[in-house]
Amino acid sequence: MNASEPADPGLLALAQDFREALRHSIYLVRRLDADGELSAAQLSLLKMLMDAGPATGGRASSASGVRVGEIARNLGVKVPSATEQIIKLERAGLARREPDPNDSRAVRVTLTEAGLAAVAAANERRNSVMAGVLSCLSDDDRAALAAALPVIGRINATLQA
Amino acid sequence: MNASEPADPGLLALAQDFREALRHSIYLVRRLDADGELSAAQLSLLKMLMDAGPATGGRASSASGVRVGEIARNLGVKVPSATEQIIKLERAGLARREPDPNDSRAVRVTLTEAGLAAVAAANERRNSVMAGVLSCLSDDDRAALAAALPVIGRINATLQA
DNA sequence: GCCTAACTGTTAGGCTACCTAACTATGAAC
DNA sequence: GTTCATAGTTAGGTAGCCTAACAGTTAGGC
Repeated sequence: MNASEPADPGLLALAQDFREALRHSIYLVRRLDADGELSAAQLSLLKMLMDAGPATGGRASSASGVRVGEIARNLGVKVPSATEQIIKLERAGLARREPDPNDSRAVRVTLTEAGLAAVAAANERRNSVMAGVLSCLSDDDRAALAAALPVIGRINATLQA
Repeated sequence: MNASEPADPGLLALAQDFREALRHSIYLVRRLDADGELSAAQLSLLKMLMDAGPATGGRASSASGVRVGEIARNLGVKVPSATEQIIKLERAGLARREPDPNDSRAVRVTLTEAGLAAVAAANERRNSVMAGVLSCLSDDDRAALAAALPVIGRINATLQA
C-alpha cells in the first residue's frame, strides 16, 4: 500500500500482468454489455437491489429497499451518480423510490416486478454469451479460471472496505 | 457461441462468476486510473504505440509508427474515437502524427520521448498501487491468480480475432 | 424549546470517452 | 479517367461519472 517501499519484483510483475489482463478485459465487458436492453451501470444497480432486496440488511425495524447512499457505496460511485441511474430506472419502470418511514431524509429503492424480470433476462443473455466464449477453453483453463475467481473476489472485497 | 444451445450448467455458472468478478473489478480499475496523470484510454493507446513501436509489424518497407485504424482495432474502439485520443496525446506532446510516405491517405502515429517517459511513469505508479493490493493476498492466492492470467489473456485474444 | 451541526438526497453544470453519420482526400480497378 | 473502396477527420449526440451548491431532516448542546 505504501509507495515508499521498493516492492518485490515478482509482485510487481504479477501486478503488471493482472493490470494488463483487466485492461484487455474491458473489450470483453463492452461486448457483453452491448446487448442493448440494459446498460452495465443499470444492470449492476438492479442486481444489487435484487441481492439486497427482500430484507435490507436488516431487522424487522428497517423498511424494505436500499438507501441511495448505500447503493452508491456498493457500486463505487458518488451519490449523485447513483441518483441519476435510479431516476432512469424509475422512469423505465424497473425500480421504485419511496420515502423511508423511519427517516424522512432517506429514500428506499426497491425493484419492481418488471425490474426483476429485466435483471433475469439480461443476466441470462449475458451469461450465455460469456459461456460461449468460455466454451472455447480447455478444461484445464476453465479450472484455472475457476480457481482464481474467489481470489479476485477477495481483492475486490478488500477495496470495498 | 450459439444462443440456441441449452449450454452446460457448470459453464453457465462459471460464466456468471467470471462476469461478476469483472464487474466488481471495474472499481479496482477506476481506483488505479484515478492517479490523474494519464487517463486509462490514453495510457492504453500509448502502451500500444510502445509495444508496436520501433518496427510496426513489418518490414523495412513499412514506415515506423502505427496507423489510426490499427490503433482503433487494437483498442476495440471505432476509428473516430481513436483519432480523438490521438489528437489529445499529440497536443500533450506525447505522440506524433505523420503522413505515411507510402500511402498519403494513411497517418502514422509514433511515441515521442515525452510519451515514452509518461508511459513508463504511469505504468510504474499503477503497478506499485496494484502490487500493494496484491501484497495482502496469501501465496496460494497469488499463485492461483498467476495461473489464471494466461487464460484470461487467451480469452481476450480470442475476441480480438 | 431552539439553534447549530451533521447527514441524505437532488439539482446544476461540466468532463471524458465512446458512438454514428457525413465529409475529404487518396488509391486502385478497369 | 470515371468509379469504387479505403483512411482519417469533423460534427453532433449519448452515457456515466464528477464536484459544488442546495433543501430538507435529524440530533445535540445549552
